[in-house]
Amino acid sequence: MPQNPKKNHLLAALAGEQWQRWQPLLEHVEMPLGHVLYESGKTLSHIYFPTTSIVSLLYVMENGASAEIAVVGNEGLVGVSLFMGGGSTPSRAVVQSAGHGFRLKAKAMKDEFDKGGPVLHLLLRYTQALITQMAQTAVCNRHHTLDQQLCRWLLLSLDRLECSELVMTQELIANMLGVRREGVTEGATKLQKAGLITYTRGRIKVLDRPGLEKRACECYAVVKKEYDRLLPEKTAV
Amino acid sequence: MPQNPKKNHLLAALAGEQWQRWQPLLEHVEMPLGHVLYESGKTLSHIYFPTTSIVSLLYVMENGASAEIAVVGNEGLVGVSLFMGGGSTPSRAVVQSAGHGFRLKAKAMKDEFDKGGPVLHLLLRYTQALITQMAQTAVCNRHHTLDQQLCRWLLLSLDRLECSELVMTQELIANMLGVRREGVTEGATKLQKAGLITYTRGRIKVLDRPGLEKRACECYAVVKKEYDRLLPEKTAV
DNA sequence: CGCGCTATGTGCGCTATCGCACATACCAGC
DNA sequence: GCTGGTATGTGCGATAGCGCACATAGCGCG
Repeated sequence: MPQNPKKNHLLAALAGEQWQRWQPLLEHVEMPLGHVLYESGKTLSHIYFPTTSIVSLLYVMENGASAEIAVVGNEGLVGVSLFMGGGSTPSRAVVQSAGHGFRLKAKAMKDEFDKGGPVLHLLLRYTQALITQMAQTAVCNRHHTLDQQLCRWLLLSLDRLECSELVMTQELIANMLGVRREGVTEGATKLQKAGLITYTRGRIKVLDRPGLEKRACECYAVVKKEYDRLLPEKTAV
Repeated sequence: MPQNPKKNHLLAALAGEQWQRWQPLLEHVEMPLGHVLYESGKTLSHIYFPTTSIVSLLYVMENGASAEIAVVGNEGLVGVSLFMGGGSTPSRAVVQSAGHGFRLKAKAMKDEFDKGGPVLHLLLRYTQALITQMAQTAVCNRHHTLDQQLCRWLLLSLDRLECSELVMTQELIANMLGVRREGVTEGATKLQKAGLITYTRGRIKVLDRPGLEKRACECYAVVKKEYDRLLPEKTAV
């Protein structure tokens, strides 16, 4: 196996028979930039566990404009609607930062979920964390400035990667935040001038994380705290 | 019993033994305007099923500004974090339109949920619908005008009541939408001039529903469709 | 009937962001 | 090392919504 599934925190939390059952069913997948894991309204065939990639859940409006609803990385999974019962959502899942992950067939996942044991509770707790992120995104979109949101977004993405460098054009970030590309340029320029980040053509390197946290709105902290509370990283199920 | 629990669609969907078990445990509650069902971060003691009231889930920021994350009425329940596993959320649940409802002790609900039968699936499907509403709120906050959001909000509220009149000041609406009260005044004035609504001191009567739908952004329709899909109103579990 | 409170209406300057246009700069490939 | 394409920087008028100040109007209560 070219990658270790245990790099995904949810998979890492599995133990004993659950892990025994799942491990052989996990399929390693490459997740290239821009790859659409699932399309709005389409029934999902797999559930995805990113390890080194980041996936954005985003809604694309009728006029083509878009907005990110939540971001998923090695802390979570893509496809909660599979076990929540709907089988689809009105949003799209797009790979925002290329990398790897694992996937599991819908049926295998459902079977395990319906056994109702610790896996069910783990997945539901993750879903609640995701709900918090969505709720906070709504609040943030309403009340906070582009600069604050940019900081929040960088931090959220950073938390879901292993390194401090994001491969990501400003254009892409603008799509996620649902703002103009120029707005991101301005915000990023400020951050660069303040010595918090450096970037060159699609590569953003974070130099001063605490500085970013200081500039971000409260939304980042609220979400982080809730993820930490609901998904204790080291606790096996 | 002063009110019929079956006015709540989720309770109405219960049948057979589930209903037999729950019915005696349901406690009728009055839900006066402004009543806080649960506070941000506090562990919930009950799960609430509104019948004739509307409850807003809202996030209150450090500076006191607020924004609605989702709205719950007779189609749903308040307190999903109880069965999702967290037991609390960073948001507050406030009665936005006075009325009645029923509640159930946390333990009773959990016991039933952990049995893993149809109740579990019903509650999870409802939660997915709620997720859709939150996601769409995020999108709407990002991209749509105050006027469009006002229409969406009126329609969502209307769907969760039995009548076409909302008892609700513009100030309150502004709090929910996270905008200025004056902005709501302007929007409402336009709608009144267009003959879609009439209102007087805290009472809004909808005259032309299709007209409102036309002015609302796509968000309303997306959410409505998803609720209809996930929660078929007439199907008993 | 009149008083006071709360709800609603309106005006005005301010700011963030938009939409558009275009300038510059970096990188890849010939 | 030149060139084309993508990524980034910058300017400018337009506008939606904000914050504030204050005017008006409906309703309850003595």
